[in-house]
Amino acid sequence: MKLLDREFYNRDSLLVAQDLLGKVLVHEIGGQRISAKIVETEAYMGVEDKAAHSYGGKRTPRVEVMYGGPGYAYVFLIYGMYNCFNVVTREQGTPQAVLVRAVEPLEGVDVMAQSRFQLTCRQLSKSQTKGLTNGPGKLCKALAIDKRLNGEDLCGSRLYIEEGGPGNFTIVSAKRVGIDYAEEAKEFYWRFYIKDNQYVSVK
DNA sequence: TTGTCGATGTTCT
DNA sequence: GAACATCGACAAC
Repeated sequence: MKLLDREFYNRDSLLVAQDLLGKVLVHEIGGQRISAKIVETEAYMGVEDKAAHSYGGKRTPRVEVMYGGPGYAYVFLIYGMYNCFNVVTREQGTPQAVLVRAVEPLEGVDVMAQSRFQLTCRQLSKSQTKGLTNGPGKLCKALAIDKRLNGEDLCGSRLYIEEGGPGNFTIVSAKRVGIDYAEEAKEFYWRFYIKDNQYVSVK
């Protein structure tokens, strides 16, 4: 399967966020492939976006990776408990990113079930299966993504994104989630998801 | 089914 | 000391 190259990420987050839908996020751990289809994303447009960590050109140790160039992972801890996984976009010095909000499990589902609930895939209840990866904190737990992967090169061989199948779907755009502090920016339709996919976090 | 609420710890002021 | 790109428990209906 074809790996997304550096140039794919070297564009505005609004484009990358939409193009990432249907693509496959892969984490290789000890030779085991854990993979999932991306079904929901949010664009963070950097310096001009009041919801972005890099708003106004803010530059702190945490957000430094967003300034480093396209195709790297930006992973941060939120609410003291959950990690969020982002893809850095745009050229070096322009700090944009795309938050991956939800994915649909493909390979290594037993590993995901173990990480989230200490159960095998077969033992999951219906609601546990549905809730396995339908949120930014949940998918990080399921795919074993944490702060150690902050700055990881997505054009490498450990954590990467590849072309999905030919899948046919409709993209829905909606307001972003959990950014009530962002004044007018919270009204922007910068969240994108695959219509009718059951793993989308908020319809 | 909907809602409200608190956990938890890093980061920045 | 405050804020935070979330989640799950639990109550009320």
